[in-house]
Amino acid sequence: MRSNNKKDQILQAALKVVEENGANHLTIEAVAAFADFSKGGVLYHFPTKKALLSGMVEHLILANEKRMDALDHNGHLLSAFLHKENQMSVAERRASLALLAAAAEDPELLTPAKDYIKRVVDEISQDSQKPMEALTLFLAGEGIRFLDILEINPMSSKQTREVVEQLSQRAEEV
Amino acid sequence: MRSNNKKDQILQAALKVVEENGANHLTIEAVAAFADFSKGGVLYHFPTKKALLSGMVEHLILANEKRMDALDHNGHLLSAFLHKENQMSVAERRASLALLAAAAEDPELLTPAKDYIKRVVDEISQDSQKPMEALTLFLAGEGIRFLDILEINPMSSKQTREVVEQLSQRAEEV
DNA sequence: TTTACTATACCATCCGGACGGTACAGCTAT
DNA sequence: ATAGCTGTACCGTCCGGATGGTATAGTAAA
Repeated sequence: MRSNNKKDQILQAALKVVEENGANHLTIEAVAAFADFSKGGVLYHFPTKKALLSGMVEHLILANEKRMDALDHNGHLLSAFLHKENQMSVAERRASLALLAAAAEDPELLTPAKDYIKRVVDEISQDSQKPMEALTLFLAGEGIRFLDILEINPMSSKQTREVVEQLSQRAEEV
Repeated sequence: MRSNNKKDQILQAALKVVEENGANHLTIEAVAAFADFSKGGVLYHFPTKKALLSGMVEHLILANEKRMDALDHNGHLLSAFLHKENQMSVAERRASLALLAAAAEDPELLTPAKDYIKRVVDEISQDSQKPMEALTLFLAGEGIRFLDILEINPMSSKQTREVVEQLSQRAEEV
């Protein structure tokens, strides 16, 4: 659909704004400027700021699911989950900034993300013979993701990739 | 110092505002209301909003260091780090919201936090015979912390405590 | 006298959102 | 065929309220 195309364009712009200005300074005007839209145009697609943030969160979840499905590790979820982290470009990983932006505006906007994570964690646990070990690896992956979001990851990107790779390998054995 | 007392009172109030209204809606006026100060009074101690946020981040770091020192696990840092997580009250754990608030306003405000984390990670790595294992446990702990900050932790608080306890025990063997 | 405030007033800016208008594509009844 | 209507996808402008920050006068304690 064409409309999806335009919406994506707006969501991309919103991410860029958050990236460059901080979640606090995500404004509809700034998004419009980045997306080459007028303010009214953005509001046509997302009638409120919260709707925009919801869209960002949903987009993030969908992108995650899609990527997971694409490299289904013969039904081994955790392995896929961790592997995906290393397959993503820097830009794609930055998409998680949507979580920060949404949380800053209204924590309730993260409800879909919470549900998604709960689903993933449940599946990972049931999928494994060593649920605790699997959970630990999952949490470590999330730790890296959040450190990256906040730009306080003390590891170099090379080092980070190596750690994730290790986690991913260990995931195949649980 | 008396001034530290008052400053703490303001910082506490700031945290509460973030907790109740979301990081985006942290305003000097709201902080003043919570702290039972006038707006001018808050601005007397923290001349700008950024100064306030810097104060929050610094306060978080200092509280962390203090707590770590208090339960020095015979020089075993990682163990202390994870153990501390379970010793903190819910209110104390919420202090990490300062990270969210600061990141939302301006990611650069997190520079001291980044330095602190880097220091911790370095020490943990050098402290251990299995640096990768230690790093994994550390990252898992951070994963939980961030999931809690964003209120998207799918585990119950009891379950969370159990997981952290396990991490903590494993930490003693690395 | 200095420190640590309170209270009030004010300003400039930003921002969300409403609104009126425009352009255009696709019906559809005559 | 064409006039008239409708829905979609915007643009540009405007308004009211929130907010960060300044200024100033006054107070109370140490």
